[in-house]
Amino acid sequence: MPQATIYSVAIAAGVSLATVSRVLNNPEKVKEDTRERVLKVIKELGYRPNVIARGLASRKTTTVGVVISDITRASVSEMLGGISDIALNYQYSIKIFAIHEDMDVIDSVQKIVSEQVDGILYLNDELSDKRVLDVKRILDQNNIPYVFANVVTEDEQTPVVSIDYEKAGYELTKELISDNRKDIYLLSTARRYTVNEKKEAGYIKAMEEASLEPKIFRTSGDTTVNRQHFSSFFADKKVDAAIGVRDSIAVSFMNIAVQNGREVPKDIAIAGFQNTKYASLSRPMLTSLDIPVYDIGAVSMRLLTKLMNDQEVENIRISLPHFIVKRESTN
Amino acid sequence: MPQATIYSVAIAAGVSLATVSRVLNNPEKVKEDTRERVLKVIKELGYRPNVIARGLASRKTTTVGVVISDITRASVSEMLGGISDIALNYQYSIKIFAIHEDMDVIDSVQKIVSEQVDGILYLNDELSDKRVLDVKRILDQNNIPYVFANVVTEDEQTPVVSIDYEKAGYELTKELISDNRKDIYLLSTARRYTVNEKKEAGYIKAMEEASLEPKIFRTSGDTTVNRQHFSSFFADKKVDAAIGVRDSIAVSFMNIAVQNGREVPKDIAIAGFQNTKYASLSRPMLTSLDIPVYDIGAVSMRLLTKLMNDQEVENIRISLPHFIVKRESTN
DNA sequence: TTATTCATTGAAAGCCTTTTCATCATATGT
DNA sequence: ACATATGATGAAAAGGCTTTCAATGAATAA
Repeated sequence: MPQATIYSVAIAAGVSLATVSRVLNNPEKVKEDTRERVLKVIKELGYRPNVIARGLASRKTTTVGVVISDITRASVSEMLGGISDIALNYQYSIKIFAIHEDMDVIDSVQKIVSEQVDGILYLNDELSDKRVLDVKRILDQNNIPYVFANVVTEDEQTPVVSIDYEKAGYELTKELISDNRKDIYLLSTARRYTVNEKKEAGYIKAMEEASLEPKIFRTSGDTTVNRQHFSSFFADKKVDAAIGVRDSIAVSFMNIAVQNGREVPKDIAIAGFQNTKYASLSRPMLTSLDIPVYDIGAVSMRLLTKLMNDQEVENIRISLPHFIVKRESTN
Repeated sequence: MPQATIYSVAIAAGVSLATVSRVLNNPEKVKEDTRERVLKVIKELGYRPNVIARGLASRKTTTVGVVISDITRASVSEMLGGISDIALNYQYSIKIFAIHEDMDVIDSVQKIVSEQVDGILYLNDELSDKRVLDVKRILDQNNIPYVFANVVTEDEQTPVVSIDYEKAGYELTKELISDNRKDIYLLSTARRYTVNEKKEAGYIKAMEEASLEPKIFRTSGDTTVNRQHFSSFFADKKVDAAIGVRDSIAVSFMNIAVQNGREVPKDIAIAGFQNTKYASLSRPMLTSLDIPVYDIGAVSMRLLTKLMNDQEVENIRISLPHFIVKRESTN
């Protein structure tokens, strides 16, 4: 038995297809008893409108595209959780577009546009400001709403949901300074990300304000290769505090510090960013700057729904609050 | 300027739309010079076929639906990574369907069917055997190919990609037994998952074979609430080894053991499942049974592409190899 | 030379909806 | 009672593509 179509429903209910369509999309426009009759038939036949045909006819797919670089990163999947919950609320489906570094940005965006999504959520903290504007231009041309999530960009016209990473870096550094730490290192990544650059800027600002020398130590983002890197660190450097731009970096640093005979937090205070599960599974447990990743996802999806439905939006640049979760690795 | 359609391309190239369509889908069927002419126009106009219209006409959407319970779990996002890489290779798009516990299984599957995906990947290790058969039945009725990934089911007719969790549990337990441990606990979840039940079965089998008493300690899956739970554990129980059904459980147990004055692995040997990043970020680093989560995703997606294209498949029940990664938490 | 095959192309139907417009019956106002 | 507004419905076009079938001309075979 083939799937029931709107046509077979119409025949079975003795009405035209227009009426069936109205029952589904504008129920108030059809008389109560016919509406009930149609609904009954729909149920009996197990009819479900074909979303593809609907998409073609209405030019709305109730689908949003989510553009992601590395889906396996914890922050990304957490954000997806927020996105997916809100999407469910507003009846949107989500289509994932994983883009790789070697792909042409313009080309990949064009491809997504041709998939006829109603809106696009761009999650990619590795995007340079120039790239953001490229993407923006294409989407504007095609008149398709979008929101950048967890992306840093100066442009005032770009809808973006993020946190103030510079302020976060500043506050976390101040926290350690107020504990009278002097040789505070920032453990950052060799690869330059826009968000990490903001964290660095905040760190540098706090250090300079306190007349301390900023010291940034760059490692691979891959914690498994950091071991030798960090081990040599303790041989020749004076250090009484460290901030990892990610929890995983902070935790691996902490483990090696302890193995090199340092006591945490007595000899070295350590803090991380993101407040992931790593932070509470470390020993001692890690102080970390909480970034509301789930909320970033949820809020950006909500903002996107407004943009897609031409609703009034007071503010297209949303900065979510962050806070420091103090645990055992600092005083 | 509106998006170019196949129609505008046809006019500009002085051919019929059928020819343009052929250039895109069956290039060998059109003469070389017209093909080139059409391709040139396509490029000039920046034409991209509308996938919705194509989907309606061809009844193929080149989209697969991925059904997920909790997207934020590390194993799920890792699997998605594998899925997405293979999907990219074979030019499929991915649509995510997050289903919540309180949703009706039948109803949610019906909904996905109406979205006209070409195939479905079901990732949900919390599915009971009965549910699996429910899902299977509906999809068979609608003649839509599917693969279950990381799901335990006995049914011989169900395409499934997973690992042999019972054997894995057995081997990991044997490993500790061979180190002459006697009081080996299995730290499992209060909620019964099919995959955890398999791990438990393997553990019990190994223990009984060695004439040791199996002891299963159930906790919440949420590691933050396990602290008191585990603390009381050390007050009254004799224990020289423990296996966590997840790395996170093993690591949190280990931290508390150390804080209770036990030395790892001297007093207690500890091992986990999954070999996540938690395992290498703990101190000492955790021995863990590696589950090739990325591969499970990739292989199941590959299997699905074969099923969708009616290709010959030798084996629809694939069991991927696992192995023990020995680290510092065991001898 | 004539008949037959083959390669190339175009016309048009079909995929399943939404949506505009027209139609008809009924209700409202005067 | 008549003109007009209103509500409920249906007919048909539109959305952009694929695919079948037919038509054309050229190439091959007899």
